[in-house]
Amino acid sequence: MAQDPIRDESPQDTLNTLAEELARHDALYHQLDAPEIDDAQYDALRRAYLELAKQHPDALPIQGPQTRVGASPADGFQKITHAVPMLSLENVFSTKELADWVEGIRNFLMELRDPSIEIRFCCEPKIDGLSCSLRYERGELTSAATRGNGVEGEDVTHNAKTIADIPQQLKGSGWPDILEVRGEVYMSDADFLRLNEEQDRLGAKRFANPRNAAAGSLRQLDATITRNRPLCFFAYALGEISAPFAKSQSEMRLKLAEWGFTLNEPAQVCTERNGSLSPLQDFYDLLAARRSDLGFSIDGLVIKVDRLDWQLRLGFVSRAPRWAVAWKFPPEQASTQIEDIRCQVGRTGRITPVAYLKPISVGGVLVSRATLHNADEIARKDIRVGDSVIIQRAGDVIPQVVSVQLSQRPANSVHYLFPSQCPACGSSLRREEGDADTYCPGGLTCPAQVQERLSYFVSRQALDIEGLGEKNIALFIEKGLIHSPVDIFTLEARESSWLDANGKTIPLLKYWDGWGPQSATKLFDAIRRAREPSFERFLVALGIRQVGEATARLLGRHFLTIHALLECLDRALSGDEIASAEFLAIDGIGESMLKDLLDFRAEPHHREILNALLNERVLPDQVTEGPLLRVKDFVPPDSQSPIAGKTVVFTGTLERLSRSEAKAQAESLGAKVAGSVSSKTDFLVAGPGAGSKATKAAELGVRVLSEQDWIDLMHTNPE
DNA sequence: CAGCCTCGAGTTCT
DNA sequence: CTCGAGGCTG
Repeated sequence: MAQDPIRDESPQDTLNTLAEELARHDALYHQLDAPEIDDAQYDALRRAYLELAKQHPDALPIQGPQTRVGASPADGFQKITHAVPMLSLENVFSTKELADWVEGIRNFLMELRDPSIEIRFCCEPKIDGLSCSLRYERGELTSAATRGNGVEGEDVTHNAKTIADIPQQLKGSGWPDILEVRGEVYMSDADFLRLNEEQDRLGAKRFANPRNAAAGSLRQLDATITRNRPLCFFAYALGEISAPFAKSQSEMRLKLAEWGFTLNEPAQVCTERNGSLSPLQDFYDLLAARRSDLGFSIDGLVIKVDRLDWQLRLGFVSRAPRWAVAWKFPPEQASTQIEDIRCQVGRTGRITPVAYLKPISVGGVLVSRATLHNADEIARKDIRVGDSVIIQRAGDVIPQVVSVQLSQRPANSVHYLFPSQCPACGSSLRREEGDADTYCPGGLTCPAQVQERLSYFVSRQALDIEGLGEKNIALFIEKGLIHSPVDIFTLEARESSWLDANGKTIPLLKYWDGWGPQSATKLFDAIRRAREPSFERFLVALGIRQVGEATARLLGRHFLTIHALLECLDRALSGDEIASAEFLAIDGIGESMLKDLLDFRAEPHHREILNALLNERVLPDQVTEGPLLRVKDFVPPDSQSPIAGKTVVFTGTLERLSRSEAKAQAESLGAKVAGSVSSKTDFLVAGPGAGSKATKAAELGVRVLSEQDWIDLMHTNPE
């Protein structure tokens, strides 16, 4: 049905007509499940539309498919900030670890310290796909986002709309006005095999495993590609909801099914009491046995506290909920040989030995290298070149050497001798007493360190200069065009007078092999954009030891400008105790970090680099809010609560709340929990057996509450 | 001073 | 993702 655009119609009319047609076929396909045209015809129609849209970008219909296709910026996806952060799960690998986790829950919720009280757990298979958050407003799908870093994900709405398992309009009734449903996008084993056959036929690259195929398919800028990929979706959790509609995980599942979602099966509610984990163990065994005939890949099971009120009270630790855990199957292992062990030099000079392996497939991915961490690790496992070793992928990602198969060791094998000289610069390596790592002292005289530092300077968490990756940094260094960070920014201005080591003229970038006018312009544009980094990125880029994203943010929040930070450092260097104290007063900065900051500032070479950058007008911004990465910061404490901003101390035996729950609850209401009573303390919550703290509170005139008073206070609504 | 939690650094492959 | 180390808490 690929009609030629009708010539005497204006492009705008044609685009409108095509857009309407596409919308109609989308609806037929997804909502009514009754397509009138096949996929090839649909594709042709879409291509005709896109082709014309490209020629007449100003004539695009406002409601046209471009809002779903090709509307994203050329360099990738739009970002979506999650209303409720998407967390990851803590893993356990044994019944022992599972028992510890259950015990932790019983300790946190006071009334569950009686082991005869049963806890119901909702258990589901853990699908190997990628998590996705779907937002429904008044029953209509409005956006879809990947997990990303948990706080900010990629907008894949246009792709989600092509997945049959994802309802565009909720069925039934009774859903809240705002409903965020979270689940897993995945590909079945059969579809994965079929897709790879198709890829072969098209001469395209095969996917290594269903997970990668699903990820690759969802992360397509062109939704017509996603539409032709057989993706599925399981719902398993909620994000933001405007009103509660269930009391338990299992009840929530039933509602979601009613509203048109597919659930992951088999799922089961398992009960634990008196320490007996056998119902959970039985379900684990059942899934392990059925693993190969489920039709999709799973890597374990997810166990959730079924009661939602308990989930709410249990809350989160770090990036994972306390109320759920992933019980993982043992990772797949494989055996291969170590062909060589070579040492890499990192930007800090740290030497990392890496095993080069005879390539082997582990968990669907070809592995050819594995880190050996350090000399002790090699000695402990007595790893030698030529050995047969067992490899597994830790957390299904990073390959690791589990053990050596000694029975297969060649007769002539010798211990691995850790190098005494840097493989890059030849300096004698150093290892401090009690330190696990070996370092090259070469610093800026070591070419490997210079290159790694420059790579770090432009890397994603630092200045994030697109198009200037490891390979191109190496290239510019090799041509002698970049020696220090500031050279990156003068690169373009110097372009017409580039000289090589022999004084011979180097041609303009666009004439280099593999480069053209487009890629050259793109690179220079990216460099220009990097002249105004955020405070945090700029500080990270400097590569001060122990100063990464979080610490940079901490310093930024306190000092606001680079100049204020440098000024305070300079004062501290000249012996000003008040300046040092200012650093140590920042929550999270201690002696050791201060020392590294001072060492950095005292080094003349670092001063030069910093001055050169500032002179070249690479100017970091004042601190702005920016994306917060800590979940703790993400969920704003309830500032309406009567205890918001107050400092509380707990003492004695609490009978209804556990210490940890009392603390977590107080913090979520905006209070600060301190360890000892001082003049800053607003409340002392004293249970039976309170001792010196109660005395001190009386002396200072601090208000003393019983546990019951405290609970009442927390449930008071301010008027 | 021990036992948390958090952070940084280095890691693999697509 | 994992490791080790720093910093805070009790």
